[in-house]
Amino acid sequence: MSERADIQSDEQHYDPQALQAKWQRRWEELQPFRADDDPADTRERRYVLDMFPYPSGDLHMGHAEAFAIGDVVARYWLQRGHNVMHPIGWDSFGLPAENAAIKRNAHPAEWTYANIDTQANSFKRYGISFDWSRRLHTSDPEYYRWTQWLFTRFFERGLAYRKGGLVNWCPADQTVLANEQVKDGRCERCGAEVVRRELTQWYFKITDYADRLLDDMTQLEGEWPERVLTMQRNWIGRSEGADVDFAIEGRDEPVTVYTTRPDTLYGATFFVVAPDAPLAEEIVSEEQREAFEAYRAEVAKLSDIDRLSTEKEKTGVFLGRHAINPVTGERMPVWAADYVLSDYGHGAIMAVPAHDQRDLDFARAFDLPVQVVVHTGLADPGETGVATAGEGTLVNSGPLDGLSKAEAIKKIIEVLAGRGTGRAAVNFRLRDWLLSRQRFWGCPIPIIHCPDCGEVPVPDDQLPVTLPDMRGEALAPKGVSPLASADDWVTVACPKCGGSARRDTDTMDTFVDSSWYFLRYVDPSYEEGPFDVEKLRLWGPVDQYVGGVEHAVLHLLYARFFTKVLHDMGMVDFTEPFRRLLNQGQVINQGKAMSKSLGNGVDLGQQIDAYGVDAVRLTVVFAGPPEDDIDWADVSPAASQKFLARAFRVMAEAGAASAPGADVSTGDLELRRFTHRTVDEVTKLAESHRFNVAVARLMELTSAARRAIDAGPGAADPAVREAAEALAVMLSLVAPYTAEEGWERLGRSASVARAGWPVVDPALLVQESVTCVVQVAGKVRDRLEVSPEISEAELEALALASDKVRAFLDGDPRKVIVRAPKLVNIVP
RNA sequence: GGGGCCGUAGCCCAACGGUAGAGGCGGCAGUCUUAGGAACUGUACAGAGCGGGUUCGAAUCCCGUCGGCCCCA
Repeated sequence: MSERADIQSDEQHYDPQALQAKWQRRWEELQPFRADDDPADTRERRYVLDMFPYPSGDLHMGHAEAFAIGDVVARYWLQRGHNVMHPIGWDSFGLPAENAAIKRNAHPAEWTYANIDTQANSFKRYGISFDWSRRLHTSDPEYYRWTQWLFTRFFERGLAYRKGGLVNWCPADQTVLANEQVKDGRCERCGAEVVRRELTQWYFKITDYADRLLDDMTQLEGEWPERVLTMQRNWIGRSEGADVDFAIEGRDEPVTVYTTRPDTLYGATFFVVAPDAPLAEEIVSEEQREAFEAYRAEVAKLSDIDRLSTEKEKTGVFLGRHAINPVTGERMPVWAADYVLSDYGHGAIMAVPAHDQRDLDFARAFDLPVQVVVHTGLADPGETGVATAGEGTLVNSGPLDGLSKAEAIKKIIEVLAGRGTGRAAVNFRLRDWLLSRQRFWGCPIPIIHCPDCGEVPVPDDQLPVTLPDMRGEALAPKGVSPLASADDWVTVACPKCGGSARRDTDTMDTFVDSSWYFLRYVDPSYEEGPFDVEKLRLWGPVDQYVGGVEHAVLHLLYARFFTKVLHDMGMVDFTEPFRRLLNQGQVINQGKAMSKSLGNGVDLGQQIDAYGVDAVRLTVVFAGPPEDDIDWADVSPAASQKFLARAFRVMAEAGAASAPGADVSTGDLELRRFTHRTVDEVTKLAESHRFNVAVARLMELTSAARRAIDAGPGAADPAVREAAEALAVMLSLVAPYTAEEGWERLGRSASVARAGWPVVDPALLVQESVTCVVQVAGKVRDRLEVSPEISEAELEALALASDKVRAFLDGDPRKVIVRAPKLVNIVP
């Protein structure tokens, strides 16, 4: 025992580390967080889910925040009497394991599963209320068997297909990337600048679901952060316009372009093709071929960032051909220019320099004509160099003259449709999801390439296609999948014809694994399918999802897509996987993201060693609103620990002075009022996720109980017990160890996690009197203690009778605003 | 370039259009202590980034502006 013994009794000494050891053991015995699958359990079911972690070493401060917040929700619902499922698993395929394996000459699984063990132990220490019986790992064959099964179902439905084309290639990771994994032209994972490569790859046809992904967001309105919905809308990028067919001189088939501004067709003065589009290659004239090839080679070196930069000077080359404007009949020169991307629309655009800035910049650079067709009242773009993209009246446009933009769009589509050279069209920014990866540590694509039968899915009874045993140098990136060199594994009999065939050697994007994991938690050992459809009916969809905003257009979009496909397959009842979403902020330090190079990292394990789990959890919850970033330099885990010690002493002293079951109605009324008011407020705050404010209320309750013990009715008063018990239950959401020990000291049986939320007595919320503010011209001049039931007339009379108020009035007031019972404002 | 969010004490953060401060950190003072901690008690510090407007009344609503962050281009 420390020297403190003489000041603080042993009984009341707060020793977080000892509590942690004790209660971890007890929770193992009690299993308070098992979710009940029994349909006869009539409690309301709630499914709380944290985005599962990638096992990259031990848990860090970011996990500490995310999981502490998710745990508040899960524990709150449990206290409210719900049947809560709060599972945990690991997103355990992925590149870092492979890189570690190469470095250590080991198998990626060794590193992966060692890290999972470390994280699992840390989670247990961290006291998160997981139902450990539902644990899963996406790299287990029992799991990825079903990822493969889903892939083959997608394949059968035409939702997984292979195509050639230009793809994003990360030169550092030596693999292709999906569009979603390219941020500002860089690899979202490693930051390397992405280049374009021509490759044949597997895709999921997420574009088939573009409309539904957009429309179903109405279900999420108000339940998901608005900015995530906005990001998804932007990403999907639905626009309405028209497809217009342009004849190209010397080409049989017309070329279709998509435009959002068909009304400006009369102002289209030239035609631009993406230099890397097959069309450019096809139509370039012999005289211009050499110049074109040189230009295309130049452009190939550029990243999309460079290509789209508005700073960059416009470049391009004339293709020696002309397109015919379908309405004016004029010949429009066809150019290749890098500001047009091959994957936008059809890889070609009609250029309307007067009303599109990029077209205008290009026209001015190459001295192409500018034809104004919308009169906006602004100066001529040909003179100013500023395109006029806004509303206006159509001019120089034949039948469109005099119409507004909206009218003209409608009219021109009718005209084009009548002639069969155009039609209304919807365009999406969203591209199909490229899922092949040229890496080892992922889910093998269950396809066999047969020279006779083509792409043959591996039959269900042969799943899973397990990874061959490869390690160390064999995994080093070579630009093709390491699996390609595992000859024995690759060579296989075709399931259809029995002839010699080869396995697909790519693995799936790990975002495929995580697109359905939340469904498997209902029964991770289920062997009849990817998930138990009946159990999912009980639990799905996820009621509260918690995770970082960085997945706004990645995981969240993919998981929504998978859910819709599974809905169409009749396997899930719902169309949206996550009812509510909470994005927690980042934990930073000294204004910057923690990083090794800055040397500003904060180690979670060290924080826990120094202050205890509860203090760390309390700190992250109390630091601010859940979605705000926490700067560790601004917060004080030491102060959290002090508060917990105070709260603990209140519970211990109340427990020592009284036994459970006393008649609370005889307790100190003032404290009882305070307790019930606090419970009422904390309830509302928990419901609305204002956990930081809820913690502040618990601090107040602790102080109130302390005052009652020291300078009020004393520790034995039933009101003190009532306050201490309410404190233990509410505190258990954030500081489970302290709450559990306090609850035990109060003579109650474990676990406090299932004690039940305190019941508010409405009679105790009614106040005897309230302070009424009396303002004169909006300035506070007096305060009156009045009954909450006071009438407006009474209150007005009282206010006007006040001497302090009269001093600011001469004569009768012009107006008196009464908001009984809290405020009177007198306008002199 | 377009759109969104946010600017409240030294700091982190609260506050149905109604008393600017709930809570915490850090100050300061005191009780206790040989002292330092710890514990406890008390206390100071902002008129809301800036400028307009609406209103009896604006941190809160509207417009503009500055600064920070994010998304799309």
